Amino acid sequence: MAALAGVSFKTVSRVVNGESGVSPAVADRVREAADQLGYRPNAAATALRRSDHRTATFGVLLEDAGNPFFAALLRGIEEVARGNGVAVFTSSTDLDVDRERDMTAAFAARQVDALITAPTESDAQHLMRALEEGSRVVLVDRTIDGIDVPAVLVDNQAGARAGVEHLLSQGHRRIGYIGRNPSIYTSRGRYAGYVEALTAAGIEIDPALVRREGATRSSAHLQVEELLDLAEPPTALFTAQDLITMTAVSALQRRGLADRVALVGFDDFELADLLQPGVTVIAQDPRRMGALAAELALDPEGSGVHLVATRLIARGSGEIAGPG
Amino acid sequence: MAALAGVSFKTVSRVVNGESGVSPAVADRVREAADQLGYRPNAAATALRRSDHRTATFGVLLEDAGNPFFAALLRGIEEVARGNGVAVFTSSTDLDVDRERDMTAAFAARQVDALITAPTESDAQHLMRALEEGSRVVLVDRTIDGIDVPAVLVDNQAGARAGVEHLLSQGHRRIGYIGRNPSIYTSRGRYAGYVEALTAAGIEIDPALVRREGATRSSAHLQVEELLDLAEPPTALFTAQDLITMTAVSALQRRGLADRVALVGFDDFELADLLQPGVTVIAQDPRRMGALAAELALDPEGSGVHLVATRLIARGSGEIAGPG
DNA sequence: CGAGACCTTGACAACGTTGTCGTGAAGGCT
DNA sequence: AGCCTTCACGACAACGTTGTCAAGGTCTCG
Repeated sequence: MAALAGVSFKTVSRVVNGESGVSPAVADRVREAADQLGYRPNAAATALRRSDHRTATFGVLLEDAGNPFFAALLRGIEEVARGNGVAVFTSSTDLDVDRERDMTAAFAARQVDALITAPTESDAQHLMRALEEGSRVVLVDRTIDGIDVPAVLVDNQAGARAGVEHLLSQGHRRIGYIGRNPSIYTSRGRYAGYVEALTAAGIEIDPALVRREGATRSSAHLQVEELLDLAEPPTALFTAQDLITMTAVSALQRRGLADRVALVGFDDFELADLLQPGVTVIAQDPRRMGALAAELALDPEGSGVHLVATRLIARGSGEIAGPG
Repeated sequence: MAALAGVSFKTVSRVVNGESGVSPAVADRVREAADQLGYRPNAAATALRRSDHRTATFGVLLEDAGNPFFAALLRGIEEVARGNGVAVFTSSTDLDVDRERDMTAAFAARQVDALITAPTESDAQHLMRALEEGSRVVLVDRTIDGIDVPAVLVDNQAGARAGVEHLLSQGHRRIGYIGRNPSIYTSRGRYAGYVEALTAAGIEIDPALVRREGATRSSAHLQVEELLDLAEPPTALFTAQDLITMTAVSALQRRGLADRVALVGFDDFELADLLQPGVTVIAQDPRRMGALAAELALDPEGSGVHLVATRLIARGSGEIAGPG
């Protein structure tokens, strides 16, 4: 390569990196030779040698790339990354703490410039280590204590509160809550919003109407069934995540209750408008969240907690009137 | 690190890589020191120096990680990769040929062990180069001529034929076809299956009922509308991809035709069973396809075309009787 | 007890780049 | 013309590892 252009390999490096101090004639010759041979700098060597240790690589760690929320978030990250010549490692954790740690380690060993992660647990130690090793860390969707890094979050509490208030305004008083394990950050905020809305309306929380166990689809199904089987079942449901909402729709339909029990879910999802009735949701903007996170990851000055707004999309299921 | 254990860094390398020729006592001391310091080998240096050039890294290039089909495929790849200590780069191409080439180049520059790709176009040149540079290449969902690499495909033609035959067996004769641009590999096979089924039934293809333009959701919407607006509209639709199917459901519902016009779609999708009527589909198994592709990528001997079966899932929309 | 085989360990080169510095030529100034 | 500055380029070290080889120690066996 260097030989073909008749220059030293250092000059090639200069041309490829757009450094000054190369005469236009030589630069052209080098570029020509590079094109002809299809020369590409070896990323490993570059990463190894550069003083800034930049690899133009991000690591992204999400709960599940198969979940539409995270899939959209990933797309948002990808988009910004691609625009900046950054390649993106992805991995899903499925809420498995060990897997999260392993993948954090795997990405850190590969010297990612930034780790964008939706952390599963409250332990920040593995992230601290990634920081020490020179990766930036950006939290997305979830945050944890004890680590000062930029984060892109949603005001889960306000969103959930708005959803529950929407049900209250339709005359519902017995509103069931089905969410995931409180160990999940988003789950805590959403439940707090539920409590806040009911409390503000002077309604006491009925523990029998609250289900916060499990994180799988089948467990969610069981929770919905149990709520509907109560002697005094709820007249409305607030479901705190897309998959739970879908499960609830399924259960309601199977019992022929889809147009009798009101439903508002957190997270928008595909086809929510085509179901009968359409499903009223608190929508997030995961793509924007991802893009924002990637921008924070790119910017060495990026910091702070960035809140992305939610909005209520009324489609029918949330507008079923209560007994009032 | 080496100093703490009182050995040379070469011995550390031996212990970390599990090479033989280190006494147990020394190995223990090294491991202890490594734990204490949180030592992690620098992946760039390893990749640079190893004679086999293994980076334990895959690149995955799909049309759209936000599409549930590809999202599931990616999860399948991830799973197998993680089990083998391989990290996965991902990027979506959105059918953009330039982007595909750019990302192929970006992954090749990062010395991925394998590139798993659903190629957009018929030009194999960029893949040839990746091969020359030492990456394995595995095709998934789509294949192209002029390159001999392992592939994981679906028998699109047989699947589509089965779907159209299903509609024929319900008495339909005017069956509309809405698919994507024939430049897309899967699109060609699925259309061929449609033609094959109709021809075998002695029905001539009516060009007015066939729409194969565009690849976006809004264009699909237009196609459905146009078919339904025909003086002699089809009594059944065969939609060749998940997003088109969803679009068709939406259009049919809007016109109140959902239980009058039969519908069979290629690709299963979330909530297909909860729509009214449930949507009959030709289901693929994208997760398995991804896992299989990853296994082929891992195995230096892996080769050949692997077909993954489709199956028809009847849910109602495909069982609406025709005029016959 | 000595020769040879084997085992453990370290020294050193090498991977392909970037950072630093030196060198020689060209250009500007008096 | 002579000196100083600037510019273009190359030589060389260095990044953190792996591969190769040699050195020294221990063991085996006659």
